[in-house]
Amino acid sequence: MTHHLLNYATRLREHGLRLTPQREMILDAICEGDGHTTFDKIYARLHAKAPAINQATVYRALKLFCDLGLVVAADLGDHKTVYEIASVTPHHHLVCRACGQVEQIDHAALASLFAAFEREQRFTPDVNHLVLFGYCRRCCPTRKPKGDR
Amino acid sequence: MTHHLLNYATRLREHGLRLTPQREMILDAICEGDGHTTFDKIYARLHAKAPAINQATVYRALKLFCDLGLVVAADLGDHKTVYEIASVTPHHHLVCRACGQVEQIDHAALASLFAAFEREQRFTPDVNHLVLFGYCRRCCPTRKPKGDR
DNA sequence: CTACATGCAAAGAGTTTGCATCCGC
DNA sequence: GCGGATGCAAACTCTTTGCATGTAG
Repeated sequence: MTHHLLNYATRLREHGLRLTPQREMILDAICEGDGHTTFDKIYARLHAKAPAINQATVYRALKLFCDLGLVVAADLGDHKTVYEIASVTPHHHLVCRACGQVEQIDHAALASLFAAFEREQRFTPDVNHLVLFGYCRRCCPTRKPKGDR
Repeated sequence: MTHHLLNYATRLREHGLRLTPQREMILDAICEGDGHTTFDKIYARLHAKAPAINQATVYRALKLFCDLGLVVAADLGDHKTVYEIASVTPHHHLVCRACGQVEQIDHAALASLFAAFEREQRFTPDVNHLVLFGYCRRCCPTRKPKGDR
């Protein structure tokens, strides 16, 4: 989940844009932790290193990176948007409504479902970043793990 | 997609709450149209009938109804939350990222996938209101289903 | 040196809250 | 009549924007 500055500098310059120290730090901050990061975490990390950095700069950079496809944003609902470096391995997120924890799942787990949607609903789901809400193994409230279903 | 006022009055009173004219009208407004409604539409409908009604009242009522399980809220991303009367027939939404149109799909279409998630990921997805983003048949950008309408 | 980027502050949207008044039960 | 509900306005959060200054290329 590492970014390569040289690539990013190139990608930016292709569009007449620049790789500034702030943008470098923003990319770093997105990479820290488990790979998907909220605005607040990003800003907090940045602010710890460079107190002068401004929220507007971070918002502008994130939007820019998303537009260029360098970063992927996923809306986890309830005003929680997570950002991560665009990866070559598509995956999706399972968000627990109880504890808020986010698990990642590989796209392969959904591939057959997606194929069925395209056949039957004529709808092409996002391959890049799907979000499923529900309850994780620890929080599952209604269902007893027993012999259910 | 009709609500039954008597039932709602009962459900509210069970919790020491009241069915006011405003709440009745809010339930009516949720039902109008295709069944899933945004805050703005709800408020506009109410305001047309009863100009004195206040946004805060609507927000409070919607939150209350959701907490009681009378209404279901689905976050369609980008600050668009839709509300609908909690139904006995669970279904989900396909949201087109291009044209914004929302299609409903029956829960049965996802049942086997959900079962697989529970088996393999030990994760229980929301049965009530899932949102899948993607591209509908008219907007599908990457794929050319050549015989397509 | 020029155009893009930043910091700052103010403006905007969307939503929540405190409080006096009102009204369902 | 009591306790919950409403309307109003202010507060609050999150995000965007205008503008002068700074700086990457």
